[in-house]
Amino acid sequence: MSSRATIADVARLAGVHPGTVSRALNRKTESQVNPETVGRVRSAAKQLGYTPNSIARGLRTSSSMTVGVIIPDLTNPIFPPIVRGIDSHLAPLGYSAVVVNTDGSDQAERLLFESLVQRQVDGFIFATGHSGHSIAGEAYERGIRAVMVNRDSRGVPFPAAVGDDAQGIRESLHHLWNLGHRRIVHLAGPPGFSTSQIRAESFVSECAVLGIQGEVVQTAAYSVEAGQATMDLILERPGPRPSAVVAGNDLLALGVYHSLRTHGLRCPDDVSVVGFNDMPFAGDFQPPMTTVRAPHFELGAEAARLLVNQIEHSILTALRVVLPVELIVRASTGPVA
Amino acid sequence: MSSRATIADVARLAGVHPGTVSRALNRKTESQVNPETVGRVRSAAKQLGYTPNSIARGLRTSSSMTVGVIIPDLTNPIFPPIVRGIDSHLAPLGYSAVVVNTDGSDQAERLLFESLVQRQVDGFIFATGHSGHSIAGEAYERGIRAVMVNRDSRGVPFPAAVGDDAQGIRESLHHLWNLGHRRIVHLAGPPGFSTSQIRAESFVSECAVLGIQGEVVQTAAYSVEAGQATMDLILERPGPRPSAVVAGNDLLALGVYHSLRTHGLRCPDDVSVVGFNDMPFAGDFQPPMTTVRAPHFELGAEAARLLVNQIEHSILTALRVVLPVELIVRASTGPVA
DNA sequence: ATGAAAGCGCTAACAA
DNA sequence: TTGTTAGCGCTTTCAT
Repeated sequence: MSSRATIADVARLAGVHPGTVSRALNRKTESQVNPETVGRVRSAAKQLGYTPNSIARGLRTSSSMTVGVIIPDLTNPIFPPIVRGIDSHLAPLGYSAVVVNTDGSDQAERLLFESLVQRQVDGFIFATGHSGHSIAGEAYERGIRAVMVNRDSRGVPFPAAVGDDAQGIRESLHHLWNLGHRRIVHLAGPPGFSTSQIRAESFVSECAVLGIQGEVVQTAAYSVEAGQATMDLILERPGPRPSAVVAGNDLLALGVYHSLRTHGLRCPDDVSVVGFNDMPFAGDFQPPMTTVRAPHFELGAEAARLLVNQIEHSILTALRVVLPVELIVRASTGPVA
Repeated sequence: MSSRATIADVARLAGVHPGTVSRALNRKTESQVNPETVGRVRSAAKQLGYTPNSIARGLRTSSSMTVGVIIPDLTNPIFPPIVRGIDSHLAPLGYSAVVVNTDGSDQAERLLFESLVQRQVDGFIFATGHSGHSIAGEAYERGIRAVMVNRDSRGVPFPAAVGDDAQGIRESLHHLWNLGHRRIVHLAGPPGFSTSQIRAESFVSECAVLGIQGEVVQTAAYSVEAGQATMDLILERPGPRPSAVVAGNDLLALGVYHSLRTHGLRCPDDVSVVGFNDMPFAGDFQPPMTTVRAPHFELGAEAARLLVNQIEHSILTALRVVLPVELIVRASTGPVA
């Protein structure tokens, strides 16, 4: 395992002092050393196959060039694009990301957070924000640098990169309104998440604007199962059924598909459905899903940028970067029957 | 940022020598120190909120408790489960995974590999194996510990955890045979990957056994686009068309869906399709996809186990762990017309 | 422009 | 059982 040649070996071969080698090999200090010496050091390094030991450097500089990325679950399809977006910004700067999954457990998150602190990560990107998110608050008090991505934690003053949830819901509603829908239910995500809250709030206010008879029904989780269970309830209760549902995200929308199917109802003929996120392959579902595309990759990249600004320049660029979203109309929405 | 109290602070507070603190706080050496002292050290540590600096420890022990995971692309839906499987085995042991994406570029892979070596990772898990995989060969020669997951690199003697590709193809073919299909084409993955090769080979040999008129057509990539383009070619050439296609993976199968649709053909009425992997949401496609489920999570966990055995005990447990797969019959396959 | 020397925080071999 | 000492490989201040 590992790089064998050390800076001392290079120094010996180049006939200079180790300190000089260090200076010659670092961009920032290279100018302090004679160009000719730099050349000698470089070729000695190449000859020995020298590569710096970043652990040793990290100990000395107390920076690990590593950031911790805390997400609920990598197998939720919105996270891979976010993670890749993060990485796309970090990698060229020499940072690595260590991503860990909490599976929604605060306790797991706390453990993972502490273990990453021990590893001297230079900062955190949290995709786990929610209203009682004490870990973020704690991080802030300890002076640890961090940013939120996708969701934010109410009351925690870290910068955040989020999608324009309100706009997405507004566009969904306009689309549905144009198709003639006037009785619509919103399957809201579980409480405590900024995404759930903002989407539900803008659903309510936009329904009022458009004169739509809107109803908000809470789900227990952002999952297919929760979407199906909740929709089952809606379909099995007495009274007229909605002609359309605006789901809190694509997983919930998929659950709605399932529920509709088991009730012998067809989408969009009987009920139109709009999702949120435009997760990968949403266009391959049955029917292809009309949904709001959130720019997950860019959200990740933006979050990384915000974090690096904090780490390297102690700059808190913007408290909240809101990226635009776009309604993708496919086949799960149609004119009201 | 970061843990402020050092081992020296704890030593001072507990009235002992730093060396003793180190021993008291490490499981393996704890027995060498007086239980009463251990208690004193522990409470001093707690009082100061001491957490060990793992960079310093890493420098001293020349181990980073980190492993590098090299994959093509996290947004390919088979990788998140693999990564989570890896993590499920690693995390309890105190290891972290750093995952990087090559996007299929050998050059990118080499760069990422070197940067992880610099970071003193204790080993690698490669999900990027292919026939000319020089990086793995190089790693082996440098004495770097590694394992392959999902695919292996022909000729590189690292252990590998893979699915039983041959079994999967055999089951697909039996299923199709039972439905009456006798003219079947296999959309093979691109050359150079063990998965492509093994699947194609067992397709050919099993067709011979069953008396099926089988044909192998190569694709350019494991992607939806490549699947669609290749199927377009097949449908547009003269002569009878196959009644079924066995796709090299689910992405290719999805491409086949698209091609069928643009040609006004229906699945499974006109052409049956079988995928491979059972990627997330394969059951929600139109039609729900019949496919071979590969145990990706377990593959990841197994790979991690193999790697840790090498790292901690220099044991090369098994050269090749082959995990069973299972045909999941859904609605993309039906009786021949 | 370069050398000398100290030290980041920890562990481990040796001594007592 | 505990203290002493040295040093992992690097950067950086201070001299020169």
